[in-house]
Amino acid sequence: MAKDRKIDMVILGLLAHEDLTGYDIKKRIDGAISLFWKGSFGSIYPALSSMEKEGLVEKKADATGKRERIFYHVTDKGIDCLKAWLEDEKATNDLKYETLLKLHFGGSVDRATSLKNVEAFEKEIAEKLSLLQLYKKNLEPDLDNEDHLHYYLTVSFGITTYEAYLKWCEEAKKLLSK
Amino acid sequence: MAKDRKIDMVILGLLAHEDLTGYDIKKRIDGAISLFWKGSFGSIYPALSSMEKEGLVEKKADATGKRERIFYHVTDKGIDCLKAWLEDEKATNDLKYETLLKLHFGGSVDRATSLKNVEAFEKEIAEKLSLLQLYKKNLEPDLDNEDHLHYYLTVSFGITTYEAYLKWCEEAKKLLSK
DNA sequence: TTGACAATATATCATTTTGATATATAATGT
DNA sequence: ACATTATATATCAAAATGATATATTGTCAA
Repeated sequence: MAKDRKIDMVILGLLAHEDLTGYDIKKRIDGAISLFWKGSFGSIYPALSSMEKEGLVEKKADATGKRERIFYHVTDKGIDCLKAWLEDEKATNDLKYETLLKLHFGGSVDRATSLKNVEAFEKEIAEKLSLLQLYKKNLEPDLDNEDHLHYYLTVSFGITTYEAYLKWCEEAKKLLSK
Repeated sequence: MAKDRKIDMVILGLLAHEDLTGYDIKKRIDGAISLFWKGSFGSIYPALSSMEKEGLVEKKADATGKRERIFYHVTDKGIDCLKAWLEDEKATNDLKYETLLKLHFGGSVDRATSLKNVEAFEKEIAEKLSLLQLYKKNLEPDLDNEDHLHYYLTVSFGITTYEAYLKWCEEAKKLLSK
């Protein structure tokens, strides 16, 4: 199997805008990106090391000297790699929705249990949705900026789908309450 | 880290209805379940072995004798395990949408590239949606059956969200074409 | 002021999952 | 008769998760 480490693309995409430490990268992923991707320290740090060996990123000395902080900078080769990936239209889109899995097999337990599972999901989504609406409001005034336009599109994806989730929750609750 | 193998629950959920071979299980997962979960042979076969050792499933002799076929049957302990999982309302819902990742970082390339990525996504979703509508039609007449009702709910989830995806695709294409 | 707690920061590890490949038999179509 | 597809189990390297270890720095209240 050829190299197929998606976390590399996330890292390159982030480094394309600014030099970052592994810790910074994790924070970025846990922010707006968490809507459609995720990554852990256990994948980020090894990826940075291996990408450095491949010449896609380079270490930068820490100026402040306060504590250990390893900044990474993307190289020209790294940018080429990122662009090649962006221009390849094939993409794997996977969701792992444990809530739906529980619902699919819910015929074995009473409806109250399934109802509880739907309600927990609903609550989680409703909370995330209000956060997304805040993001959207911040991005909306500056859609002429090419980056902002693209961030806006992903936020708008989140809002559209989360609203659909909530609509479905209503239907599911109605059917399960009968 | 305690045992945290989600594939076990998929297998138990399927075996709760009928005895199946590993190969059968894979086919079931690739069917309706693929909408919200997936699993490979590389996880299914080892999980079956380990669950047999734990006493959650047991091997059944193959009656036909035609070729190697190992059927698995769920034990009472396995059913208890499945129910305990169903009754635990916490669930991790993760999506990994490479399309969205590409869009998020799309500010680095020209809009035609992002447009192409959206269109590829749209095509994929449109195809899956028509399949889901077929499933729905088959389930609709028999919602009094507890299992069918639950299958219907997951199919309906797929349809509602896929329709939202397509709506978003329209918006995205419009914004990127400006 | 000191003591507790949260945030910052890198790194590693066992476990799980993926996606590919190996191997072989049976069924189907041409 | 031949090729291809479907059935079936199994294994492997690579990738990802989630937890933990370790240590420093910042904050805030008793």
